[in-house]
Parts: sequence; structure tokens; C-alpha cells
Amino acid sequence: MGIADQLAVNPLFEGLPSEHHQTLARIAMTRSYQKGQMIFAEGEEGTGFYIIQSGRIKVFKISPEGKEQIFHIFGPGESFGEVAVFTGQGFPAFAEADAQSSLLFFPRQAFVALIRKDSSLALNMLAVLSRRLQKFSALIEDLSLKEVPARLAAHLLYLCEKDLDANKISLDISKGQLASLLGTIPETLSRIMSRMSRQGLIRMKGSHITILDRQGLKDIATEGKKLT
Amino acid sequence: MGIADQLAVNPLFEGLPSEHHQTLARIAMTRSYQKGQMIFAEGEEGTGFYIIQSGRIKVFKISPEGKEQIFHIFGPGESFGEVAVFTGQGFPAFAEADAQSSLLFFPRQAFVALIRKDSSLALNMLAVLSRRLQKFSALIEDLSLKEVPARLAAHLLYLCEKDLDANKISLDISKGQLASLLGTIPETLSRIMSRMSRQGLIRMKGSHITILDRQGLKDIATEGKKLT
DNA sequence: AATGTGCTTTGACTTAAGTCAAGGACAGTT
DNA sequence: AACTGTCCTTGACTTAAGTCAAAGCACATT
Repeated sequence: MGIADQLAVNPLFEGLPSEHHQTLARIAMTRSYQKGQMIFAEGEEGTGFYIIQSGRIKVFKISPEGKEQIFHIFGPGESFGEVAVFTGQGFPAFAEADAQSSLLFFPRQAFVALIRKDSSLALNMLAVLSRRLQKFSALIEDLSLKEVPARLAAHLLYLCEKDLDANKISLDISKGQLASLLGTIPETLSRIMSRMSRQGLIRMKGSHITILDRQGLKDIATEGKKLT
Repeated sequence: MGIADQLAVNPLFEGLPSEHHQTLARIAMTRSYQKGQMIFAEGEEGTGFYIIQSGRIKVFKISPEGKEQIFHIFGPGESFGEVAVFTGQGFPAFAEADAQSSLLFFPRQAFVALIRKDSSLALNMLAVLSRRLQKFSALIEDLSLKEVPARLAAHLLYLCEKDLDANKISLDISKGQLASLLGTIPETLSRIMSRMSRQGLIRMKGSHITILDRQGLKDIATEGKKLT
């Protein structure tokens, strides 16, 4: 499959005339990254943005003490680094390959020129950024208004909806990373998971989690119900 | 000053041809709100967005226990509620007038039609949303990686830069609201402020704060330095 | 000046979550 | 099967920040 065909099925570019897909394919550059390799650093000038062809990218910040908050882990078809394109300021966070990854890089100038010509592309981009803003709102809400058990419960329910897999989840990230995604540390996550197991809400077996009591999790996630 | 003239100086609309300012003025509707009146609720369908002519608007979420996290307090010239316009989903938070306010409401359909015709408008909107995303990133970072003294220090330095007022700040919101903006509660904020006073970092007199030791605050805000 | 209402501060206490340190489990390699 | 490194779990302890309750202030109104 050529690059233009890949782009045609991406939410950012769907509904565009196919000659625009051609143009996009021409301005895009393929870049490969090893696991652990940095893609950009916080503050670095944003010369363009990325779409993931394959692999997985972690976007995060680090505290002076070295603690890491993961903002998002992006997979194939998703884009990141757009914000710097439109603010003209540096990247607001770090990005690192979490696995061997192949990315498409879209240089800022060329992309902005294209957006000027195609208002559908602009609207698609607005939709993508708006959705990200919604996600961030949810994360802020979680971090400041909810405790870790509630965040974990919500996340498990989310995973299980996404995978549609009845109520079996297999984590595709390490528990340490999950902790960072939820704004906590591995020890705390571990303790809370075992409390949930003890209460019969979930069953854990390595990276496989089965949800036993969906309603119970929902109560913890959204009502203020406590995990004893 | 007519509405079109106000719009011409708004960051969202600057650089647009003046006939577009006319069109925008025609589709905008003026709405007035009393202090404390709700503008929209979380989940409510987003039929358009708002620009503030005068007054002040608080955008926030509430936990099941009733604790409130303020996302942002918007003043004249700023816009809010755009996200729902582009995602087509409900508003992601509550908005309430924090003072008697006069707003311009832009209905979704008409505004999207205009964005289709004017790519500069689209780019301006992309810049506005991108900057908001940056702010949210900073808030997430603060909530998960920093303690309250660091957030407060950063906020004081921010206010003092904005006002340019050497190192005198006069809070235009209540301390309770400041607490909510920083993701904490009034008691904690109060204690930390008095610790900062005792250490000679700031002087407090009602809602007037003087920064005495800028570098000391900076160390607390960005380096991991502790407030004893 | 007196009264009341709504912030703000202070004190004593509780609690969620982080730290530090020691074991376990597990996967891949030799 | 034994080894090694990494990740995960558990326990004992510390700490930041939240809760509850009581004053203290300050400003507006009568």
C-alpha cells in the first residue's frame, strides 16, 4: 500500500480529494526509530508533526526529581506533535519510541500551506485537536478530583470497551507505564490492584486482567464509592 | 464601537478581511448573564461557542463529593466552548458567570460554514486551541508532578509577569477560587501562603501580594526546592 | 456604631499516597 | 536447569495534603 493510500484512511485526511493525498504523500518523510530513542524534547522547536505508521510512541513530561507523567501513548494511525506546528512555540513535552517505530513526518511550512488551500483538512485538524483537549480535560479532572482507585477503575473500563473483548483485558504496556499514565507509581498501582482482586472486582494473571464486577468498578470510577 | 470592530481586534479574527468581520457580527448573538448564572453544563449539546465582551467566566468540573476544579477563568476578548463545536459532542465541562457578563454567542453551523470559506480563520482557531492544549499540558504536569507550593509559586510568578507590575500583585479572584485553580483547597493554600510569608518570599495584605524573593519562588516552582 | 454574612486563617486530626528497601516472579539466555 | 536482568509485589515508615471545627476579619447594610 502506498503512502497516499494509508493517508486516505487516516481520520486527519479522510474526505479529502485524492490529489491532496498525493500532495501529502509527497511532502511526508519516513523516519524510523529504535525502542527508547527520543523523537523530540520539550522546548525543542517544532518543525513539523508526525503520524505513526507502525510502532508505539510515548508522550510525557519529567519532574525535576525524575518522576515521569505519561500524557498519552499513541499507536498506528495516530498523530502527535501538532500543537507546536500551530503555536509556533517549542514542543510542550517529550516524545520517545516505546517500540521500534516507523513514522511519517510532515514539515510545518508545507503542511500549513496545504491547510490554507483545503478547509476540510483544517476542520479535520480542528476535530483532532478538540478531541485531544477533551481527553486532557478528563485527565485533569481525574488527577485533581479523583483518587487512584477511581482512575484505575475508569481506565480498566475504558480498555475493556475499546477491545470489546467481553471483560478480558490484556495490557499492552507495562504496569509501571500504566502507573505513570494514571499519575501514580508502580507500588501504589500494585497495592490497589491487589485490593481490587481481594474484593472480587477483577482477576489478575500477569498482564491479563478479567473484569468480574463491572458495576462495582463503575461505582468506584464515577460515584464517589470507596475501595475498602 | 460596533461588534465588527470588536471582532477585528480579537486574536481569533485578526488578519481577516473586514467583510468577514461584518459576517461574523451578523451571525453573533449577544447574551447577558448574572453573576453565578450557568452558561452551559457538562454534557450539554454544544450548539456554538462564546466570546467574552465584558465580565468573567469560570470553566470547571465538579467531583461527586462536590469539590470543584477550575480549568480556567476567562476574561474579556477570550473565547470558550469551542471544543464542542468541532467534536460534535457535548461540552466537556461547566461554565458559569463569575461576574455580570456580556457574551457573544456564535452558532455552530454558521461558524463552521465561515471557517470553510476562510482558511485564515481556521488557522487562527487552530492556534487558539493549540495554545489551550499547551496550557492544559502545563496543568497536568503541575497536578501530577509538582506539589502545591510549586504550583502556587509558578502561578504568582505568572501573574506578576502578566501584570508587569514590578512585583506587586493584586488578586482579582478570591483565594478560594485560586485554590481551586491550583487543584487544592482554601485551607491548604492559606497555610502555604503563610509559610511563604514567614520565609520572606512574599508579603501578604488581603488580596495584595508583594513578591520579595523572585529567585526563591523560581527555585520552588521549577527546581525541586522545598518550602520548609 | 452595630450586625450579620461570607471569606480566610488556625489548630488538631486523618488519610491517601509516596519512599525506601527487601523479596519474588518471570522471560530469555547460556 | 541454572543464571541474569527486569519488572512486580509486599512491608514498614514518612509525608503532603485533606477534613472538621472553631475563631478571626472584613466589608456591606441597616
